[in-house]
Amino acid sequence: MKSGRLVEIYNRLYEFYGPQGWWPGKTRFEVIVGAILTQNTAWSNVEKAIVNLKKAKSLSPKRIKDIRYDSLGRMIKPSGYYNIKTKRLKNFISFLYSKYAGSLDRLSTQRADKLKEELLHINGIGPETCDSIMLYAFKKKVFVVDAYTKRIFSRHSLVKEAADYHEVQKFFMDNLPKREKLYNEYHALIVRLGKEFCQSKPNCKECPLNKSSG
DNA sequence: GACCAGGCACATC
DNA sequence: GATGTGCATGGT
Repeated sequence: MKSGRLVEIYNRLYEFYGPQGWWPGKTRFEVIVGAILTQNTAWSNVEKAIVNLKKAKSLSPKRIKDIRYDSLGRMIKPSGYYNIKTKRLKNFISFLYSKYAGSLDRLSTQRADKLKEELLHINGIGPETCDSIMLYAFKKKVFVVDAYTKRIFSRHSLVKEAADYHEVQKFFMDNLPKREKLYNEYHALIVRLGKEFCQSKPNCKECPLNKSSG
């Protein structure tokens, strides 16, 4: 399906909301931690966990490596699922130390396809978390698909409701210019739109995608 | 009190 | 290969 619609929708969202300045995290490591903690979780809860980690000066690979499971669990508790997320953070760190001596700089020199393969082999990192890390921590050209993307674009009949992650991703990447900055902004705009119009109080009349242009 | 959030792994059929 | 379920907190 060829679709200039995707560019059109992007332009409309960008005009409506402006740049989103993603990812909401300063360092590369903070992006990675946030990507894991935000799995099926509201970002406001993730922020509390990140604040706890920062207060304890624990937002670094070495500190996460050395910290005890129970104490890491206490710090990230506000982000929910804290037992499995503790394991997932530790899993990423074990990978980073066993293959890259704990260095994100070394990891960042990997080619995109190799990076993707390795991230997906880490227990607790699935397609979305992997692609979020690739795009927002390592600036690789991959389009991130999430629940909002599927919901919004299937509602507008651009993707099938039952389409899986890779189908949706392929649709976007086949029909958009392959630019990291565009992928970055588009996903952020979709999340912004989803939060405001597809959550507790959907108001489709006010949605920028439904307003007539002009 | 019910329902949901920027998923993922695992069990079961 | 498809479908169901556990994981947990905090906001509406």
